Amino acid sequence: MKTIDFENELNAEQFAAASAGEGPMLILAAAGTGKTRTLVYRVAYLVSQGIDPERMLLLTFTNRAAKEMVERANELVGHPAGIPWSGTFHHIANRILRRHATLLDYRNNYTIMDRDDSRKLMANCVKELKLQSKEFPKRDVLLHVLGMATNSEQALGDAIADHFDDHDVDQRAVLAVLKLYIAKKRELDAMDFDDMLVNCLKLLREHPSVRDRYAMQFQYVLVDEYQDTNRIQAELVNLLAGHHKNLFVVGDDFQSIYSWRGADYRNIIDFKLRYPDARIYKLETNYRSVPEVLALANATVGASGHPEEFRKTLRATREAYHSPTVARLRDGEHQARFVVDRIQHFMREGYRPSDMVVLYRAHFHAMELQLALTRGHVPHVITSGMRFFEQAHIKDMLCLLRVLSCPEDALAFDRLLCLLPGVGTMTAQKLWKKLGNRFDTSDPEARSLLLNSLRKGAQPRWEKVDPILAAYHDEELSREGGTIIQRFLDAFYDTYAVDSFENYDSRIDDIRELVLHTEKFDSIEQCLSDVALLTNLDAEAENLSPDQRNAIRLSTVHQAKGLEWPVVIIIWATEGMFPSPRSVNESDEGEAEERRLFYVAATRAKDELVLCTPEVRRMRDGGIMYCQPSRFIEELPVEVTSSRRIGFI
DNA sequence: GTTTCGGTTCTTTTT
DNA sequence: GAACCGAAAC
Repeated sequence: MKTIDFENELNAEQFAAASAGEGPMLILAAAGTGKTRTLVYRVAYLVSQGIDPERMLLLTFTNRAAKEMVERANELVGHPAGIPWSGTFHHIANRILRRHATLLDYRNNYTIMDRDDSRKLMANCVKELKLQSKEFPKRDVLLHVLGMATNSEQALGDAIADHFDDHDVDQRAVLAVLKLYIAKKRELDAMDFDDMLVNCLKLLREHPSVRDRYAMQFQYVLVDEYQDTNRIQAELVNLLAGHHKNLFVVGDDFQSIYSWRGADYRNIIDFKLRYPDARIYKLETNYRSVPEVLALANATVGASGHPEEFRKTLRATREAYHSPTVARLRDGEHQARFVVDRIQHFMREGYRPSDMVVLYRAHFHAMELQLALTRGHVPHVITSGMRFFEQAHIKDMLCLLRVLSCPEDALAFDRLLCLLPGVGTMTAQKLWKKLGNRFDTSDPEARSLLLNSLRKGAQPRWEKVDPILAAYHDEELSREGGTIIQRFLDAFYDTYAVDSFENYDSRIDDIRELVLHTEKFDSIEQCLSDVALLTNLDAEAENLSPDQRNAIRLSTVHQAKGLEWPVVIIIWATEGMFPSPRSVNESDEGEAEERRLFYVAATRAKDELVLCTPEVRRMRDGGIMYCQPSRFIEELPVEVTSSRRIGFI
């Protein structure tokens, strides 16, 4: 093992935190102050102290962050130790639950519902109670309310009352729907994302022997991005670190941007209350950005009325450069041309395409720009709104694997059957009942019953699929997810895809990609469980092709969290776009969060920061709408930016 | 009673 | 693009 000169390789603030002894610790790390570095060195420090990596728990926001952290720590330590217990909250919760789910009356191979599954199920509930009407809240709203209740441990009725306030909504009907949804989920033996956390917490609370086992095991618990944890997650952390109490949490309350998902930056503020002996370390020395970018960031914090004691003032270490630019543009079209022009300008100055990013509040803000970049032959990658594993064709493949590995998976059965012509949800549900609420693909009788029950038009198509089901059991393909998918594609899906998708080619490419991905796993179960928790970012980061690696990145601000680029261009920094009107309408808290989002966006920049504010929005009905620059620009002191009105290019 | 298809409307942020 | 709704087609 390498010896590391911790004191020399870190600054004083970072060193103090990384080498601290035992007990609860809160690291308040402002943007670009080496937060990840500190965490990595902390891990390395613990390893150098002889702590067994098996006895550490490293919770991060994304799988990518966990991976990066472990890789960097390994490099530092000089041998591949790995931290076996590292990953997202959902990952860890899932891992614990898979072992003990029966204690909560779930099967150990419970199914994980993704967003799509949840939405379908919710729609069913509304239908079943005959509540569909224009007036009744949409299923996304219903899911949101349920999510808020779950994540903040609020009673359903209260959450409903909070959300609908004095609006004219039948709250009792809403309650009935949500209860039905919960019951159905239970019946399906399925957990959605929130359930995994809630149930893990429940498990630890109600089963002391399980809790003690993990609390004893995890001698050191480290949490990244603590400001984005919700109540459930914070409580999970408390229990898991409950025995040794060596809890090391890192976060920046001013970068809390997930309150709509129940995240509560007060977890940071209240940390000291929960752990009165907690030590607090502040990291304020910024290594990332030029002082002018930091001046803007500090001004944004200054305009916010954020609690004084948690305020961090970013101290610059880099030399003076020049101010961020505010570009006043005519409209979206003009903005797109301007961005292309700026990109070319920066490339002439020596920046590579991968040094640059375009950030925006919502995915659809980037549409015009995508066109312009394509027309101008500027290489670019988009961290798309649609995740790889949520796309229809990928889910179609996965549902076959689900049906094979779990006879009780009604949702997967439904999806698979609906691929057949003339079969819809209704038919699928009837067949499911007829089969006895389970479809055991290893049972030849069940298979032939299904085949014979199908209507004429669907039978010949299913005859192509049936042999694959048989082969799965006969040829013992339970490890060969890729082979199954390949056969399914050849025998059935290829024809289906040609008829259904205009972008047939790229979808087939995706499926090939999926086949490759499945080969990394030992079993289909493991693969499915893993895939359900992966995000597009995690999948994409691994599979970037060389030309994608050398491309401009387009991303939402949320997805850019934790990353940095020499050149950052923010588009649609106008009222009505950023801040998002929906958030601002809701409450003051909404505006505060949008401001934090703006801060996150700005602090991604190392050298160049360009803020674009078009003056006109072209609406889809052909009308035009005048927009003011974003309030987050207007509230800045004049000297912080250099403003320019751009004419036609 | 179901399914499918075509027209219409609206896009927040994610594990 | 995709989700929703209504009406035609099975």
